[in-house]
Amino acid sequence: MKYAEIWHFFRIGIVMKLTDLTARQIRYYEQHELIIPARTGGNQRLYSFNDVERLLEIKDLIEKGVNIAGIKQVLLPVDKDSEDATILNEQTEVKRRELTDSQLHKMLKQQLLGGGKRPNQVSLIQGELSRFFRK
DNA sequence: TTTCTAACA
DNA sequence: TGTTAGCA
Repeated sequence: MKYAEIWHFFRIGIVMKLTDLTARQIRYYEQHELIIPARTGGNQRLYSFNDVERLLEIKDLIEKGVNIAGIKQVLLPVDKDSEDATILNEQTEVKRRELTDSQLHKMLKQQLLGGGKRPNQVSLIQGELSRFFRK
């Protein structure tokens, strides 16, 4: 992430609803370095939108019968030094915005409706995200 | 209340 | 992968 940007993060509970994956699966993929979520000081995982999108790609590949080794060859390796993999400290805290269920819901609703000001990363997610509004 | 790690009737 | 125990 850059300078004064505000970054949104999700706890594993929200990511489970977003992806329809179990916590076990989400952590398992992390063990195999398919994703590397950030961590809070309390060791809790914090997932970015990018992580969620990657999980949806992983899920899609798993459903197609691809194993972990295969997925590693398809998806671009993650940099362990990227911001997402950085353990957030007190200083980066100001830029972190952990979303609650309702906040996320409102935010996604805006994106799915008005087209939004940032038509970037939600491409793959959009179809899958409709699920979030049924639950 | 939720998430985390480790381990398996 | 599911599920549970015992912590933080």
